[in-house]
Amino acid sequence: MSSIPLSQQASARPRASADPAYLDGLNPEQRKAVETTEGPVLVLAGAGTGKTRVLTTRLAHILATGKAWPSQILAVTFTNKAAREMKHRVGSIIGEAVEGLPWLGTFHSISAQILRRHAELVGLKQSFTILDTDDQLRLIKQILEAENIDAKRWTPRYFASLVDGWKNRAMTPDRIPEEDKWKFADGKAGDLYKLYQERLSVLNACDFGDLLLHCITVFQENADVLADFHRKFRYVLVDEYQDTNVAQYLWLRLLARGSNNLCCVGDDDQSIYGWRGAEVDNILRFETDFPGAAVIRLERNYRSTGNILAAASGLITANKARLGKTLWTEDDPGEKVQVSGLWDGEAEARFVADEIESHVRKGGKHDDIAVLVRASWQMRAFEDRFIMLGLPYKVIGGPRFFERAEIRDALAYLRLVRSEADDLAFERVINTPKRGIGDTSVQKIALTARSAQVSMAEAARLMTQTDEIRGKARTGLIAFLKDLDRWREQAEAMRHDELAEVILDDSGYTAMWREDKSPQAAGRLDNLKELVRSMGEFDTLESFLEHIALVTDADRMEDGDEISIMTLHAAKGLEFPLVFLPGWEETVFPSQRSMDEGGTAALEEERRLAYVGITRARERAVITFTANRMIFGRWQNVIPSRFVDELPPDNCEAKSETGYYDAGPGFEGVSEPSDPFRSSYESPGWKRFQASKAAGRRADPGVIDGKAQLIESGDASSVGGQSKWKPGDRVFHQKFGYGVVKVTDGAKLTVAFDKAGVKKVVASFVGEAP
DNA sequence: TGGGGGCACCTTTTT
DNA sequence: GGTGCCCCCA
Repeated sequence: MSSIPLSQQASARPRASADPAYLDGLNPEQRKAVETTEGPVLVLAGAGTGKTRVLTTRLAHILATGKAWPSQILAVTFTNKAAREMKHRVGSIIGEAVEGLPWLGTFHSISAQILRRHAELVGLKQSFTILDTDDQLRLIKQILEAENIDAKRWTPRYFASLVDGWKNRAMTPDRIPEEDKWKFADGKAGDLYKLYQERLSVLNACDFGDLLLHCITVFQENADVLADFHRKFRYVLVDEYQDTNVAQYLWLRLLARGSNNLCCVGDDDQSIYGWRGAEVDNILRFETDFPGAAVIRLERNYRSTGNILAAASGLITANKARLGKTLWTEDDPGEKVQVSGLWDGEAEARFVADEIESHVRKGGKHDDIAVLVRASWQMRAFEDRFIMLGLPYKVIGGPRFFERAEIRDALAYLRLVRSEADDLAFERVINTPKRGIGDTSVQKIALTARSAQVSMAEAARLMTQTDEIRGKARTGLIAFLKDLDRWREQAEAMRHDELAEVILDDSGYTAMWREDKSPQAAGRLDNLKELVRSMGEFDTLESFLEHIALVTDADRMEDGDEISIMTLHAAKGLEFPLVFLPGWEETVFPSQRSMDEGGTAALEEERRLAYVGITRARERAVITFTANRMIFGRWQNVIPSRFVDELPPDNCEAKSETGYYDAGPGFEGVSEPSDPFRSSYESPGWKRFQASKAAGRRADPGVIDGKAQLIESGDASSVGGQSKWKPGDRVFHQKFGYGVVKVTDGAKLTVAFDKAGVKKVVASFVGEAP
């Protein structure tokens, strides 16, 4: 870091006007947001109003005017990518001197930093591990098993979501509301939560929510520690304030109380994390929470064309709960937002790919383009199509690199070598690859460990001295423990990426995948190589593990001329010249599931998501919907999203030239796919389209030959003691195809399915009378 | 102990 | 279409 004070660096630059260069080109509101540095400030920044610019300039301004050193600024973003971006942009304004903005990061990464220093205050060791969702679920499963709770009726997943909810609201086990205790296992929720926290403590681990919650505890119970941070942080900045939850709010309030120089930037119309406990209320309440707060509104949009902005604004007015603002732009109206109806998902992907090809033909680039979906399962169709046409793309989000089984296995080995007490890691790799140590043996080890109050590895060591475990399991166990010892010795002398390679080879893990003949095996081996490579970028194993615990795939976004496929959530904060918004159908978007859970509030959040989607576009937005959608392997008729109807007609153009749907004005008529030379007419969707057209039907769910009845797995075979089916009945099953009922035997039903021309009994259905 | 067949349930969205 | 669980057999 340069030793020249930043103020001098900035003022040393020759300037024509009295203002520093970084203030050039800011509009009056933006400038006010930059220069109002003292006291609480709320910046209500609509989409595309230069929010990031304001934030970075403000940071630069504070540094350049010598109000604070980089280490005295706490700046919180929602993603690591946003943090990096901000660091980079501040750097380019100010010179290189900002490498050391040590307190710029996400809520979670900053919390982890704080907690590493003060872990002992919440009963953890400095070396605590951060559990990911998978570890967390396995831990919960173990607890439920130990407590004899039926994991079928009360799923670990649901319990995890409850815990998450409590932690989002900053509730420790002793503070949860009485009624919440009855949300799980007949009133045992509170006790289980307590048990869970105790287990975490024993494992010297914490989950994601704990990072924040423990910090809050540290601040609340240790006035001296908090006072230290107050002295340290002269300025506090928060991005995406609309998405903060109660815990984050408390965390912020505790830290900002020192200087009172708190600046929050957000947009209530872009609050899309309600399901994660975000409270739009935080932003609506800001002036009450921080008396004397300056409120600055940024309403001039610099990003999108007039039509795009108008379409998004028109849509969002359907929401009741909002502060309300009027975004405006001086840009020309540009193209209207295009709305297209397609036959099915395949046609939709074909259509989008065709549009992309024509964009590129006209000189556009692939990385101008984003495909923004509601849920990750929708990505697949686009990937398939892009691969087929050789279009370069990247998926952001989706199954994450560090959550893949092979990566997690490899990491478990490393964790175990680093700390033998890591029971979760021990259980994960004890029999991967197979060492003949089955469930029974693992259970025995776990039992011994529990009663002797030692780690499982320790217990296993003890048990090799006795004859509790015999035969193959014993040999395997002894060899494994010996390996562990050796690796631990080697770890002293070796770089951690070398160590990883050694472990993966010695343990037989690499060999396991090399011998695996399944098509995914090669990819897994590649992933392991990539893991070892990326480990090399870190100085220590610790820093690497910390990194992967806190970083998501969205943060690993690389540059390159590629189309981006991502969820709407992941697209927050990004912009693209051309944006595709597929899947605008009821039940898909707005998501049925979210509406079932959250009612009107959820619907409004879905609408904000639509708003975020449209406003990502600079020049052109294309919305599509289909008539038939494959959901959970089953064809469904779907209708256009209500959001399609809510779009202001003047700014949109309905183009239903491809595919077919009859959904009112603008969408009537049947037509054929646009580009017969590129399209696969043998696709199921196309066949159904043809069949349906011939039959004069409007939309065909894939109904069968007129005689067969639809049968489902688990279909009730007897109703009121009387079988619903009789031998000889013709049936159709979505997975197995056509079939004939052979035997109805009480609760069991045997069907012979005729698949690929071969008669074969492939299933019997068991059902209960209603 | 481990593999294979047969099935149920499934999925939002992420730090 | 994919996964994870249960049950049965070698």
